[in-house]
Amino acid sequence: MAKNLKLKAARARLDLSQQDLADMVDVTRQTISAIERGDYNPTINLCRRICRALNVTLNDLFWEDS
Amino acid sequence: MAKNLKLKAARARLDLSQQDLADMVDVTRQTISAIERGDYNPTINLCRRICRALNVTLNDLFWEDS
DNA sequence: ACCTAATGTAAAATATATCATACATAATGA
DNA sequence: TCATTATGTATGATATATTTTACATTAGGT
Repeated sequence: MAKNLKLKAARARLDLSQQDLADMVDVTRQTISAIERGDYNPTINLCRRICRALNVTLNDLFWEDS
Repeated sequence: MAKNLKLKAARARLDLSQQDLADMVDVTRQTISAIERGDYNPTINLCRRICRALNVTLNDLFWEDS
């Protein structure tokens, strides 16, 4: 899986560190890092939690570029 | 996790059985069943494959009702 | 330059998603 | 009605997602 730059940008837009976001969605900072780098294939529930925390939808962060 | 009726409906719209869809996305029929029933928390990659097979987006099947 | 914060990365342990197999129940069409 | 198809469900095995811990590197601010 490729780097998820949309996730990184959405996080940056809210000026959150990976640790901040990790705390918000109840995972480790390393997990957020691994998702952004494309190293992890996260579950849908985690993806949803991330989207809610960042005020975006699944399509914004995890669907194909339009 | 609750039943995913949107997934079931999208599948029905194309007149596909769970087995048909399972074959298309390379999982077992039981996995599709479990996802529809809300018993499984699928990975984002599988969710994407399902959406592509059914010609819908992630938001259509896995995001909150709008 | 320097120090701290932020991020990357690895590896073993742990948790959880999925498979394989089997059986049960419901639905459908002739 | 009956036979077949479709779906539900369970359980142990297997595969994979995540955590934990530690260290390395990069980034940013003073």
